[in-house]
Amino acid sequence: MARRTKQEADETRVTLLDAAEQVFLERGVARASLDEVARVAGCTRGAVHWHFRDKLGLFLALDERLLLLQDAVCCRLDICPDRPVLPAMAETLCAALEELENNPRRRRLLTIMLQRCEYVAEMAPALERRREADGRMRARLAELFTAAAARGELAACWRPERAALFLFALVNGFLHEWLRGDADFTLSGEVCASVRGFLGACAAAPAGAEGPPRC
Amino acid sequence: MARRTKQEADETRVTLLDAAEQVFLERGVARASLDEVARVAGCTRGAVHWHFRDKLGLFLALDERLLLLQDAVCCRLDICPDRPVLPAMAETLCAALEELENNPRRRRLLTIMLQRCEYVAEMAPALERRREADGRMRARLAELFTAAAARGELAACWRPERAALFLFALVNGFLHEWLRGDADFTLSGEVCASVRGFLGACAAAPAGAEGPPRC
DNA sequence: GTAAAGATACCTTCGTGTATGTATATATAG
DNA sequence: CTATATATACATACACGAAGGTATCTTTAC
Repeated sequence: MARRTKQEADETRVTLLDAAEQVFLERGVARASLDEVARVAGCTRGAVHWHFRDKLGLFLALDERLLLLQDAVCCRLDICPDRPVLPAMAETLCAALEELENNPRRRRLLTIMLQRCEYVAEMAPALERRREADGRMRARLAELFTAAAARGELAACWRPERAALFLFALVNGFLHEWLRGDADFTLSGEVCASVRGFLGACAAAPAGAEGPPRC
Repeated sequence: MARRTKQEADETRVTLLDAAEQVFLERGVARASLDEVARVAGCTRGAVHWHFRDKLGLFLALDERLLLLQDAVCCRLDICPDRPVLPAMAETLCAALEELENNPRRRRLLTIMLQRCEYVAEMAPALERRREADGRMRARLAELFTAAAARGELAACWRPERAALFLFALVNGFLHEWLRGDADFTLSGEVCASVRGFLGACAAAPAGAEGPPRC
């Protein structure tokens, strides 16, 4: 009813977020009603409005769940002095893809953000956060490619920013297709193979028989 | 006013579609009201409901506009007996990308379908059509890669279906990023270069020094 | 006691569906 | 060639529910 302990209140908040995750996924963000979110969470709209300002606030709180996970991947993309950069990068990315494949919550969150949300004017704050998160990811990838280039581990025909953009678009394209639900491929299979393939292909050839831009 | 001539009625229909294109883009499909669509078109909801069953009907009619354009590209992806397949493919795709870049209507339509629409249960027919259209495109690409392989124009490490999926994901990933609006790249520039680069890279090497799966 | 944590109630706004009104184009009969 | 009938192409009006915001209770921890 009311004034549970602080801990119970936090649990209510989590329950509401879980419910929002489910309802947003099923109905889409725009069509979802706060009342249904509340009912699924086993409480009323009063609780929703207590914990979150409005629907956008609820959505942004959900978005943070995903951002934390995404930035965690970003942090794991680091440079190990004694290992070649690109293969390490491939392993980190593939590990993240496998984690996504096996973590239903993560998949649901990504589905909501990419396919259950119309990024119009009222959702501007959400769009901005997505933009920044993707910007950070691309920047991180570019840093790694730059480091690889500095070490002579990147084929000369690839400029680091280009390679980062290429890889980013490739993975995102796969993700969009995969999230649609009836994909005839898996993240741990075809997608990881493609990522490894690309990073292998744009690695500097040991012997330098460089033809026209083959990559 | 009523019972205009058949031609005038058709013009009204087109005007409504144009209005829907604008309103859906601005407000998103879910939040858009049929009344606003009608007002933008300079008529009332009566006209909307006369020409289209409901909002989904209107949306599907809009979708057809894009499908026609998309399938046109599909058709242009054909096999010319006296030219290598992959370079021809690259040119067709790049031409389509440039057309998209220079055709605002096309861009608006694609933005609506990819970023202003929540594909939930009620939108199932729309989702199905998107799926089929994308399926046709992927199948067409796969056919071309298969033909290239049969002619010995595809590097052995690439299976045709894999190559088609890779290319499809790559382009779609670029498109999603580009449609978001603040892209730091262009379709005619970086994206076309990437498409050409990939198709060049997976072409069979003239001399057969095939190492580990470098592609 | 008081403030946190929600429940309940009320109001308002908006959007849709449908029903009905209406004027005109077009077909058809004579 | 008219006159009439009918289907077409909308406009208008109404009823209805859904959803959100806000204000006001209620309970309970501290």
